[in-house]
Amino acid sequence: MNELAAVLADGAASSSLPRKSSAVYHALRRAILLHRVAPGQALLEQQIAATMGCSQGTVREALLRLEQDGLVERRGYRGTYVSDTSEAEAALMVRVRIEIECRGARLAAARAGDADFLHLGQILSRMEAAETRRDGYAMSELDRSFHLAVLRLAGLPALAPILTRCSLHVHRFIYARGPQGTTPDNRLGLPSGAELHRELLAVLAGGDGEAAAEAMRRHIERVIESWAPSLFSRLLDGERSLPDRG
Amino acid sequence: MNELAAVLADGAASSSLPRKSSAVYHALRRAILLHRVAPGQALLEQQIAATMGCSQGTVREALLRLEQDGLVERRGYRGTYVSDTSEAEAALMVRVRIEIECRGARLAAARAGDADFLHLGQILSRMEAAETRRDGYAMSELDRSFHLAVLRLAGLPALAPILTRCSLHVHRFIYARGPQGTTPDNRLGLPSGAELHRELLAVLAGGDGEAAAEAMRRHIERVIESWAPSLFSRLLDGERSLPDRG
DNA sequence: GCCATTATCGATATCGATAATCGAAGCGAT
DNA sequence: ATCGCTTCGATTATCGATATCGATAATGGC
Repeated sequence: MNELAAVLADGAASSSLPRKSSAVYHALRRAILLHRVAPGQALLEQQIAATMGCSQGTVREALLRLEQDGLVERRGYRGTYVSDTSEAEAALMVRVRIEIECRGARLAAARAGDADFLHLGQILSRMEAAETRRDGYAMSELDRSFHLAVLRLAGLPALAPILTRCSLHVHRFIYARGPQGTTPDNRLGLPSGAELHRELLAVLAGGDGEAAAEAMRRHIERVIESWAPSLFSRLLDGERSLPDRG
Repeated sequence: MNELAAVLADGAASSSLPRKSSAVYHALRRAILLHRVAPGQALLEQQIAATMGCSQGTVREALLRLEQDGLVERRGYRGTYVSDTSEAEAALMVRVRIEIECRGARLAAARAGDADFLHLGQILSRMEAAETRRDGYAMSELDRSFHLAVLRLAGLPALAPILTRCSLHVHRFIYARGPQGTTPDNRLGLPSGAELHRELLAVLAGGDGEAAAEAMRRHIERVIESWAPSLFSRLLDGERSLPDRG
């Protein structure tokens, strides 16, 4: 499909990663997150290999990583298909994010040093640059990087892939069905950019674990509330209906 | 390493799956879960390929799946290594499981039909058979299958890989450091087998969503409490220290 | 003796070709 | 017209060989 070829070439231009499979992975991930390819669409290994100028096995590795991220679904011998999103799943993933990231923020605030916070600040600098040039996709990537970096500081590496998966799903859902058709390129006016993250980083650097966890929770909720109000309201519904400890 | 070869041959005997990469995957997963290979140990693609009688690329696919499960860590060009577990991560993963599975149980109770509950019952029948023949590993596999099947009934497929990952990590942690060195083969005396699952299934089949969520929470907590008391107490600590909604 | 450079080695990453598998189209018998 | 069987096209799965990478040991100049 020529359309897919153009989309992939677009994504590949920006990523000059050493491993070819990574280049394919990032190009496909970008195309899926930006809804350049629709849920249900087939991603054929050979076709992508021809488009990206690599071998089928290399594409396969990229597709396996995308499956790990929950962005595609592989059906043996029958093809790989872009997966779908649902609000119910997105809401639950936000709850998982809060569970993981609040704990992560508490530990990170207690454990991290100046060099670590400097690194987080650098991510936010790049996010500000992306905001200036109105590059919404880069902002979303840097948002994921920032939250992942905080979790890494907490010393919980096994949770990182789960956070990645939830972040990707939630971002993709928001891009698909945010307010007035929010897309990565038109959501820049919302109060969800680098500034909110700067505030969060300040609390983290303060070193108070409880405050950090609370700030992380409010951060996530504010972003969800502004980007996807219906998702946010569903989030609150669930909060009430979970059974308390007996 | 001949030891590894023997371990893999042991695991491969029981799995006659159509895809070779699946056979390799299950053999390796079994070896890791049973701690037949220690955290930090290298898993070399070529060596495993020779052991399992397949090609390097086939082993690679299995290793990529294991990485997705969080059981191994791949370092580009330098090898694949068995990952480690920590109590902090295991505790957080239990919390994630509760978050996901309580919601899943509520939805499953509301949505599932007789045929679905029959299928769950079949899983438990196999679990009882495994308990009779004292096959602890099969029991742990069927436990994961059961919980995963409940989540599938809830219609939240995107959460399934997260649950899988958390279940595997928690199981592995428990096998490594449970009470008096609990292993899959000596924990059979604990009240954690098919009987507890039968009780849970009865509540699910009752159709009351709230009751199902509550039962699922108690089920998970009871199992953790009996298998890994220190993990359970850490779980309660965390429960208190998370900030409430402002 | 020490540092930068280079050769070597173990291992993964990639490739091109072949085999295995699935689903649908074709086809004949009833 | 329909059912069951076969064939076929499309796609993944697997293989064996080669290219590439990163760390370490060897080398040479100073």
